[in-house]
Amino acid sequence: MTRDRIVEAADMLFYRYGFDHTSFADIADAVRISRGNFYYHFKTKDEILDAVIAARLTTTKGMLKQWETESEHPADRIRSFIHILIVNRTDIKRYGCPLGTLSSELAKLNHDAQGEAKALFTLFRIWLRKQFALLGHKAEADVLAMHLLARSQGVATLANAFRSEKFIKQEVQQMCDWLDSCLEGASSAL
Amino acid sequence: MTRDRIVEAADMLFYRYGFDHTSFADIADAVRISRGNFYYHFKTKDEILDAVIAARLTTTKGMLKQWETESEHPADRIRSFIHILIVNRTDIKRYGCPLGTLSSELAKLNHDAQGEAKALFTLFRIWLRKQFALLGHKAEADVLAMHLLARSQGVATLANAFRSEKFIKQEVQQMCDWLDSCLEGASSAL
DNA sequence: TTATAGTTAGGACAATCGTCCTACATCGTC
DNA sequence: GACGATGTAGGACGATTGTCCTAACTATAA
Repeated sequence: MTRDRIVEAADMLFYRYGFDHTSFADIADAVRISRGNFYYHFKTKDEILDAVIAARLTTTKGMLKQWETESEHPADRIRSFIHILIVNRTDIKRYGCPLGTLSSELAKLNHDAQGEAKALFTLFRIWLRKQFALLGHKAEADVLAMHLLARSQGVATLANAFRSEKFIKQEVQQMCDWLDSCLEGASSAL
Repeated sequence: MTRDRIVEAADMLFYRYGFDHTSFADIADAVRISRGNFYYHFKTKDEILDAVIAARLTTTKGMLKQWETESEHPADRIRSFIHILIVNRTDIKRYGCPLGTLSSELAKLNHDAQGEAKALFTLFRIWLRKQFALLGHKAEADVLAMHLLARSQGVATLANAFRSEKFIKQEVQQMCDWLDSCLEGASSAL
């Protein structure tokens, strides 16, 4: 379906070149479709953004669910989260984190879809919170979730600025060590 | 001088609304100057960006130097760095980190000034590295510097996404605790 | 007063933007 | 073959973009 191809191409372009800087013409070229024909599928550019974020929400939910079925132990699930930095290191080095950079851009544009971008973050937040709670850190689960989320964001930002995969691996190792230290004591995590 | 007023206004607008999304007209309105008159001071928009980054480099150098004269102990200097998150929390909550968001945007635009933005990060990196070396962490000084830099970046990104000052304070506390743990043993920091 | 240099205002310019319209192609169904 | 329905192509549109030109203003020096 053409609509799906538009969303897919827009997703890639928004990530690589930013939402604001990506034009209808750019997407049209990528999908190999007439520029004017867009209007049939999406009335406005914002509608495309909504569709892209909705698609990301769906794939993210699927990914989180898969991590849960793949690993029985919550710590292994959290390690799956940490390791997306490794899996996507090439893109992250070049374009940063898809979530973080979109969220930052929408904040600067004061765009209506800020809330939807935040919902993407919230997906990870709640999922991580659940895993930390299962580890016995019920009281500090949300703090730990936000902490890990922030660290992965920071790693992506700096890896992008310095174009360094080595830094990603280095920090991923530290995050895994930190996670292990969380496993030892129930409340001595911080 | 008009040139300085342009740079000052552009700096603010680039931070709040992004470089790409800020137009000549926007800057002209802010400085209350004719749009066409820009050409006398800056030939291109990129020249303005260069001037803005150069100005940031200067002010950053001054700030780092001041932190060194203010505090004798390297740990206190590093605490000064950590606390910019608190000092600028209102802006960070709304617009993110001036450094990180600019760097991310320029990466997506594949802009020539990426290297200059990176130089801003490097300024902090080298300064932090020096302070950690003074604390006796000579071997891991750079790793520690990058780690702290990344954490502050992550905090800014999430504080912006969730519009939360509480999260900033919470993470700043953790970073200070982490710093204290660095002070105990020489090489047991990680 | 005249001359010169520095600074400014206003608008022209081609290109590009998001949006929107209309004519044409393709299709299964009668 | 005629028929709507669905999807497509191409371009018009007004606005805005970065860039650039030129006439006019200001102020100091001769």
